[in-house]
Amino acid sequence: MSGIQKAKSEETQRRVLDAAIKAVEAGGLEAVNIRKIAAQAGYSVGSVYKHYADQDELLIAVNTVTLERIRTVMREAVTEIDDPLDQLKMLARSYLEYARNNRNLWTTLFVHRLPEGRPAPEAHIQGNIALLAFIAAPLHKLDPGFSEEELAARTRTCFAAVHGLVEISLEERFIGLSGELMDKELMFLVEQLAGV
Amino acid sequence: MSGIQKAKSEETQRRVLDAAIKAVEAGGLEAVNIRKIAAQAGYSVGSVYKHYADQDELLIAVNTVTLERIRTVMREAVTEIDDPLDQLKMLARSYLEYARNNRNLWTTLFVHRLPEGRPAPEAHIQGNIALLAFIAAPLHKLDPGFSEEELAARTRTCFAAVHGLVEISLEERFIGLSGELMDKELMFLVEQLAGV
DNA sequence: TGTACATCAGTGAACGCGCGTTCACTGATGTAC
DNA sequence: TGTACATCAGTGAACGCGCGTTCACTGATGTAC
Repeated sequence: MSGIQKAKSEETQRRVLDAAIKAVEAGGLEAVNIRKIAAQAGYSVGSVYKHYADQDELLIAVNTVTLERIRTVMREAVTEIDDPLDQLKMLARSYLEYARNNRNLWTTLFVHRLPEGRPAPEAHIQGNIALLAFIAAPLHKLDPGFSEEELAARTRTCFAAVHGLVEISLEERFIGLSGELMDKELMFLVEQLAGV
Repeated sequence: MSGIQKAKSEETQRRVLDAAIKAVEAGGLEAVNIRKIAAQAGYSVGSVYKHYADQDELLIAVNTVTLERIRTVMREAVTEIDDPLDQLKMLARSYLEYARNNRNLWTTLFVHRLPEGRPAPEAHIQGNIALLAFIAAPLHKLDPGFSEEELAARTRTCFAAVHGLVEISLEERFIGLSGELMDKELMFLVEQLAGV
């Protein structure tokens, strides 16, 4: 039976990842510190490197989890909604809500850069595509006349515009918008993007 | 005459700042290295600290220059244009163009974070307000019925949405939009934001 | 079932390095008389 | 105009520290016979 070693190994990997996620949640990318993460997980430094080649690989794992969570949140946002405009509104709201509730995880998703020449992991590329697909579907319903290229471009535009609003709304320097006014602006943006 | 010392000092400060700008232009925030900047400017490390308290202060100076340049570009974009929608379009275009031509400087403006507790410099706050004012003016013309609060919120929304589109368009992971299609999307966004 | 060896998970001290920052020092400029 | 002292710009070796990463080692688990 080779089960015991495998199980131990998997548990360690999971606990290290959990500790890394907690570290990012607590202090963002800059709070990531292999020694602290190892201690938090209950292992020594060397063990981290038995499961992750280096710090970047560990952060990629963290960001992959974040992307999955956002995907889940957005998927749930559109189930049981038929109207495409309502779908877009709920997608935007759920995105803002996730960012607000998970500020550091969300920020790290965009702040963490791989060194030049190192390709983005497949999981991230797929994750991004999946998010865009949620937006593309209602957009296509609203305007079935779009060519594939136009729809892809418009989808990116919608994501980028909402993303920008969410991003700025989380910056201290732009604070001053109450939650209510923020929602009003977000809904205005989505309606305009939907071409209503 | 105390002029010689003063002139020398000012020249040194200017040359150090120029070197820092060049470093950021070349490699972004991560390329900033006091030793290299001092060498590039033609001085020793110690001299840098005679004019800037620390690295953050130097980066603040770099970002202040960047903000001034963006302000200039946007100011020139709207002169000799009367139509408010055209003004908004040109503002968005000039912002995109600046970001594209000065990618690292532009990125550093948003990536550089001061340590907690250190307040943002007055020049940056004023710079941000100035940029928003360029947007607020045509928006107000388009809809004079806005309350002050609504106008401020809408101005931020417009900036944030365009900023988001510009940001995403500069990311490698989202490359694939030709310049022409990008301009089409940007103009669509501005028109919708303007409520046309 | 038992023995001998191989393989694996985990350890943690030590390495190495980059890099921001300091500080005692030098020579030039400014000032007081 | 000259002298003595103060102040300033600039120097660069050295400090200090954080922190990612390595590696020889230990004990547990797995395998072959």
